[in-house]
Amino acid sequence: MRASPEGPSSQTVNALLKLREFILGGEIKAGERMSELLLVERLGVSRTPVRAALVRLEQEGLLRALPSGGFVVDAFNERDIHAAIEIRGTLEGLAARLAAERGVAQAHLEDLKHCLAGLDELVLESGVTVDSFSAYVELNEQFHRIIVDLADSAVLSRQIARAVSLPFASASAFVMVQARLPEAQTMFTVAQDHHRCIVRAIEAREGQRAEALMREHARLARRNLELALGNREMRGLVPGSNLITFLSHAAARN
Amino acid sequence: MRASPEGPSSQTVNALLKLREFILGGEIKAGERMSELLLVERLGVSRTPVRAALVRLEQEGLLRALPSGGFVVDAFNERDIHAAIEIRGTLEGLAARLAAERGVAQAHLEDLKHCLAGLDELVLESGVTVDSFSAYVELNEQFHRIIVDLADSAVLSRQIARAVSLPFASASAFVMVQARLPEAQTMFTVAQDHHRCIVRAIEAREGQRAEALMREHARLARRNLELALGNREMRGLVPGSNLITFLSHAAARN
DNA sequence: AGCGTCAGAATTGTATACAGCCTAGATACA
DNA sequence: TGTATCTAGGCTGTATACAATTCTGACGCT
Repeated sequence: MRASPEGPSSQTVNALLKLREFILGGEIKAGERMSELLLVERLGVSRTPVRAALVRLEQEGLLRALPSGGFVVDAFNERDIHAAIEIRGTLEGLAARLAAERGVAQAHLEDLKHCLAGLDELVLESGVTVDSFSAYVELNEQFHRIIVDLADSAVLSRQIARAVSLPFASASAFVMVQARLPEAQTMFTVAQDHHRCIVRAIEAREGQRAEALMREHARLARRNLELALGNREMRGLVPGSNLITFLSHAAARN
Repeated sequence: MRASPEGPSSQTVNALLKLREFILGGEIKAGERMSELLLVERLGVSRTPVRAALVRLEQEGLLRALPSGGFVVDAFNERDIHAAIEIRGTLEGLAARLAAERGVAQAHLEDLKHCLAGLDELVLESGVTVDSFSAYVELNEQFHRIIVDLADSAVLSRQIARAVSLPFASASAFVMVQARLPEAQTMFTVAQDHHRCIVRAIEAREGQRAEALMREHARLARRNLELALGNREMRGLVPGSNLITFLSHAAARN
């Protein structure tokens, strides 16, 4: 009873994907309790895979376990997003530093430069348009993935994977916002210069510099967030915005 | 059928504790597969709580999920320990910086200073003896816990909790080793000076300094590790040493 | 001798029944 | 009218039976 003709192979994965979609799509709101029996009805699978998926979503940080049992959808505020961004920048910075200090094989460096060239073409030549948007996201995530891989540490990879599992913490979380800002071209240009300098720093084994650049690079996300908070429409472009209680912008300091 | 008169309230927690003990105690070796039915026999609970415990242990990093299903006990090497220590230092450093930059309430600062005074008494006056050993570990962990709390971020707290869930990554992982080194008194003195300076930096809102100190503080663990690798006996004092494949010391460079 | 294929066994994934706990609602009392 | 207690319903924790897959080993073929 495991495999279906098409679609996810296991019921647990099936439930996990659907539940994540429900939560991120706003069908299940923040603070709401995840009743297992209700989810069984909505998902069409039994309680066992539902429970497995709930545990996984808790570890992702989307759910919070109640002391009395069961789970509720977790809520986040602006400070949580700041923290998540800083955590990502800090850990990716650590990865970049370790890669630089340890030195990386030429072949791996070529992969990174190839990725960089692809981004160059998009950002500098054609510009990031609506069409090339998903291509940018793809390349950007690939770039960050390679950096993490270059650190060559399973322990660190796992930690970073967990850090970016929050929807608004990933490297491309605010790209959608960034593209619609008046400063879009500037932001993309600066981000790409970060990329370029990070590669150079790693190649030159300048660990401290690679780390600092990676941190500053992550803070672009924070700037995008703050620029987005002005427009009410732009908030909807932030991944997982359903889970976020936006404070009034003036009051949200630090 | 939930609560027993004494002992852990749930079978899942029960299984979790016992399994962790088995793995860390070496009753189940690294690389070994965790057969659910076997564990059912050894633990005296049914498969459901066993499975729940296995998933949790995977998230802790002690187990690794096989693509074909099931789990094996994960193995670590010296580089993994280095990475885990750097991750802890980096994240605790972030916590210290955030606390410093944001500023902390006087009451919370008092808790920290109280903890510091307790450590002072142990380290400077009486010295860390076998008797006062567990008291030191207790206070040391309390100190680190307070720093994390001062950052006042649930997202960061969770991330750090995950980072220190690996047995050899916690703040007190190498204290047992440290106490038996010839340089013991020096190490404890330096560590305590780190503590003191970190408190001052946070109080003075010197974020950068607090962060750098916290990182350097974590690196004491690495020095302890390297000092311990000489003696074969001392290796046994490293928590989770069963999971670690010690390379020959000369070959183990970064 | 080596490799591919096929059956059996072991193991995990899934569904479901049962038992105990938490909570909300109602009722009785002050 | 407010509060405390009790009761019923729903919910989660646990156990277990069943289904499907993966792995192991042997057999047969080339």
